[in-house]
Amino acid sequence: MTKAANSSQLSERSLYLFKALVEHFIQDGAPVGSRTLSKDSSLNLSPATIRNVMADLEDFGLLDSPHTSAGRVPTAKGYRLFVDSLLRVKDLNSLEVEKIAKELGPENDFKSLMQRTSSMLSDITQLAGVVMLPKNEKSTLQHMEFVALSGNRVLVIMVVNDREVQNRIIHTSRTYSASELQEASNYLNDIFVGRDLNFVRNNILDELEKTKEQLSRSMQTAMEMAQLAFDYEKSKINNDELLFSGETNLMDVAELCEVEKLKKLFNTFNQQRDILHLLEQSISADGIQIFIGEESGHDVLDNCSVVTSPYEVDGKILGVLGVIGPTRMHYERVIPIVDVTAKMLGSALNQNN
Amino acid sequence: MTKAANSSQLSERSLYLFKALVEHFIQDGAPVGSRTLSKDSSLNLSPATIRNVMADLEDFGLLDSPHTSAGRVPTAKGYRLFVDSLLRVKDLNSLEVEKIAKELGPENDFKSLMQRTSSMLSDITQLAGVVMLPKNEKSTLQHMEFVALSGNRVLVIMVVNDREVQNRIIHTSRTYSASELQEASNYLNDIFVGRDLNFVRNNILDELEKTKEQLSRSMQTAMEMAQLAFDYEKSKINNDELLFSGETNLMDVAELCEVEKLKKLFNTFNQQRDILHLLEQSISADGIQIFIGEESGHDVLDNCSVVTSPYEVDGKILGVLGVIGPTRMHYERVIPIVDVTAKMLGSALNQNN
DNA sequence: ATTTCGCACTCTATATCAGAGAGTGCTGAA
DNA sequence: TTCAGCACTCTCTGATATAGAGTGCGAAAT
Repeated sequence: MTKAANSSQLSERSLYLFKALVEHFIQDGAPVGSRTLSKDSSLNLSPATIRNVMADLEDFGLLDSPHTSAGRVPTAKGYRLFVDSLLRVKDLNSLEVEKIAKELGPENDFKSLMQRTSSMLSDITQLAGVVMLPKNEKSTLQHMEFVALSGNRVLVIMVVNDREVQNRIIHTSRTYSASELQEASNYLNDIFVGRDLNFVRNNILDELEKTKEQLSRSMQTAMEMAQLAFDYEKSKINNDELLFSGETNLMDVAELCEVEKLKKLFNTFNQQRDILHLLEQSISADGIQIFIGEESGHDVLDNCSVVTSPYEVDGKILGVLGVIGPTRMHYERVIPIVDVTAKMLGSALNQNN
Repeated sequence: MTKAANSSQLSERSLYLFKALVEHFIQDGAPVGSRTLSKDSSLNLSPATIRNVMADLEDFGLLDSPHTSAGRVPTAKGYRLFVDSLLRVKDLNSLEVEKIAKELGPENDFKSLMQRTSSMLSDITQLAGVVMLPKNEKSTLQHMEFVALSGNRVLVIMVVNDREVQNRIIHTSRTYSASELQEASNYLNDIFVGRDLNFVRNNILDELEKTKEQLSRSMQTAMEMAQLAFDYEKSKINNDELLFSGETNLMDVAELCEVEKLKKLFNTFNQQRDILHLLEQSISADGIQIFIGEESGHDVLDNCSVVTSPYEVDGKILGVLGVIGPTRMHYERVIPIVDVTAKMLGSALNQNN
């Protein structure tokens, strides 16, 4: 009944006790009782007093008790308060920073680097790691190349965004010689290099019309190729935008240790959709973002928290990475890990430029 | 006490009952008792008689009883007999064949095709699917191409085996112009196209020596590129030779429904090593191969069976695919599915040639 | 006014026990 | 050779009791 408590503002002491309780619960996973808290809270209060405080905290919706005689457990709202206001983030020790740096070291293959980042996240946190690959809305064509394969097949190779290689095989109506293909790619490179892929896609037909009369052999070939290649492109849905790893780490988490729950969770990972949706919310926010339990809006994540951070190159956000674990996770450790990883991934990507 | 039973040869009737028991167990998952078997075995025998037979079968190591009053369960040896001699494989209905065909339809991206095959296997069997990617011991270089990226980076693209595209980024000591790179790739293509990658790797230095004096600018560039590219190649371990899917299907299997077991199993999948080892045993055998429970030699697979088949193009085995599930699986259905899938994958790959 | 003590109360977890049910093995008769 | 009968074993289920942990509240203490 302090003034503070009345006015939706909790007293210093209540907050201190709340913090101690959350930390205790994160450590042990068992509901925390007044006795326990009385012992190691350093302010010397009797269990009875602490019970009063806890009752208040429960009224505020910060705590919950699984049943009458089971001590208290933080609610999602409680975790939110804890994370936003009470938590003091630990600095990573140099050993850990070093480990992260090492894992994000020189790696020439873009996707491998992303995969390693995800693995590293799960490894170091002992939770599940996830990395969202960059969305390439604006894919700039840098180079096109045609290689004749056996049969009437042609391999189309496209270098995009100064980094990425896309390749596909198209089936053509007749056989093309290497020199024809060479000419064709030269022609296409001349007009389309530096343009956005969408632009290319949309303008192939126009270009075809425009050059119809004065159509040299090579141009004709080029257009045929390009059309086939981009038709194919359209049908290809990029359904692999998330890289998960360490899912099995979650099997050690007591809260999730029912096969049914785990199955649902893993299926959610596989489908990608929901998690993708979640991570996309983080792409606009700057810096660490934390989704706690039910906040995420996805039932499967009820007992989970997701800690994310966008990673960027040259101030431009490319994607998001993060960690998925139980609400009861060591935020003070996980947060800086995700933070540092995002930054280091950014600079690793930058170095490759 | 038939003659047959004495001489390690079981009587017709015993085998019939054994088969019925296994089928019953596969259906229900519960140990099968004499009473149950007496009812639906169509040869009209009393439970007592059946108990005698079952005792014999147990002596032969084909059956086991979890405890005194729990009916019988097939042992690994029992399953082996069942699968090898007793099982009558069902033909797939046309609907299923159609579904498989559809999933393995035209797909230009090699890896996507493999991934889809794996997904399809798990989908149709409701077990875990796995596809081993072809080992490319003999990778024939078909085309090389260098593309200048920003900075001192060069993108190396190699087309191998008339199908596969490898690409990597190398960091060079200076900037190269597009025409230099063009010349270099022309030169390298001239001497190395059609050769095995290992041959190329091993002969680059020789070639470098040989041409040292009369070294034109383009040759020099070419050699530098090639060396860098292949140095990188060496360091790159292909650690992604298996494509799993439908792992979560195994979470419904009663026998594996302990989190600890599942975790071990999933970790085994992730590490790939053990499963790879298993599948490699199947690469030399022709046709369907079945590993039952402990036979596999890997503890984690104790309650699992693995049904595999190599897939081939032009009579040449490229890799192996299969299904992982509980020993108690519907072999009569799974076997033809794996079989047909392997064959259809083979012809799908063939069509792409 | 706040803190604390004492105490009755609630709920869970664990162990124990009994009885039902399923299935076996064995014996002796058909 | 088959089978009915029977005693026996083992698991599963539900009921019951008990210990333990923790609460809430009223009254006493500070």
